[in-house]
Amino acid sequence: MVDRRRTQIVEMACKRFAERGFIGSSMRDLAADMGLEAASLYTYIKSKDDLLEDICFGIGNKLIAAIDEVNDIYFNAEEKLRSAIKNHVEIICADPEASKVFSHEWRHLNDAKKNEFITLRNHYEQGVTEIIETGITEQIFVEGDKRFAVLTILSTVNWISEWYNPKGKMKPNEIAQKLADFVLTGLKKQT
Amino acid sequence: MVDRRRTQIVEMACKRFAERGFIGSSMRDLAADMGLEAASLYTYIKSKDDLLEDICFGIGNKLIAAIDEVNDIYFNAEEKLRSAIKNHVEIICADPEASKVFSHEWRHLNDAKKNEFITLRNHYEQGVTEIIETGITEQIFVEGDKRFAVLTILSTVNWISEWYNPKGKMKPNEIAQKLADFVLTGLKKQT
DNA sequence: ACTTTTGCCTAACACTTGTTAGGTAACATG
DNA sequence: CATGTTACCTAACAAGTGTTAGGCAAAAGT
Repeated sequence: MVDRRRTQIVEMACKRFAERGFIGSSMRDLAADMGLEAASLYTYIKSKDDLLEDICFGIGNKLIAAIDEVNDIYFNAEEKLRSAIKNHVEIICADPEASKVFSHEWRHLNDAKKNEFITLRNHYEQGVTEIIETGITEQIFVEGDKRFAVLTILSTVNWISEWYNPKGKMKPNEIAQKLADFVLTGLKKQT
Repeated sequence: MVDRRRTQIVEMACKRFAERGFIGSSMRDLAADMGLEAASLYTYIKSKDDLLEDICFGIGNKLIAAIDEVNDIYFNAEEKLRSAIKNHVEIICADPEASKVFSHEWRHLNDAKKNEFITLRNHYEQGVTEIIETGITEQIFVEGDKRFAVLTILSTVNWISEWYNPKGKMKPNEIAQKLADFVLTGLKKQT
């Protein structure tokens, strides 16, 4: 039951961190949200930093697992890219608040964890890069600046947490499909 | 000469806000960067909030001026979109730190200024939407979810400040061109 | 009935926060 | 030389920060 309470606290922290940022959220405010006093939070968590780590690596590890899986199973590059986008979008949409924290608040991790986080992010970036490389080798993607393509794709998926509304009519798999179409074929009509 | 000093302070604040966030940056740290005591900053600025407003609306107003200009002068939709992207990329690359603050720290504006900011951002979004609409009317862009296209385009331009390095080899106009190509024609080879 | 555990509390510590008041040395202007 | 201005300073304020120590009532276990 301690774990259950801890989870509730992490979820509430997520909400606050997404709204007001890690530093902008005080333990007293967070406690008030939970109907507790600040000191009582420490029965369940080690420190404020702990909360941030939990959230950042929670999302991070899911993303890593997803990209590794896509690159393990063989598909052609287009299928790989579509799967990767689909997984990414679904992870973000399943918890847009945690994803916001993942995107914006990781820099407030302590030095050790920040390095770990950057390594993780590079690993993910590398996973996406491999997909692009596969596509160029298979001659189905245009040759060009790989890194630029990767950054651009990642920007579109990461930005989703800024506007996604779980109560809106656009569902995650629809978003993933549209995004994949966009990334693959662009805005221009094929004539 | 007061103005000159003020500008230096705003520029330094920009750097700190971009690195550590608005709330994560203390006036004492900022003052130390300037070789001053915290209290001395108040000779040049009204408040800490003042600094954030200056930075956010500095970038915001430039973006608005740029999109309005593009929509005023007549081009076909593709030219309009390319110009808009070029302007946006150039504004961001001219001051990536201020752009980071613009993207991430606006939520810490006070309520009045935050509303003003959101209005400004909606205005910009509307400007981009008009370009997409023009393209659909001219039958050169694929019909589809306009809002989705706009958000996706904005995500790619806004993300540039996260990775752009003024000392790197990729120059703003090159970035703008690649990005416009990407947005227009996507990753897939035309066959 | 007695003990242990749970789940929270109050109080406090040491420190940092934005900001104001008032002063002072160096310099410019008359 | 006298005056005003510039450009900074020190000191202080009231409030808020994360976190620890120690306590206490209710519930659970025996």
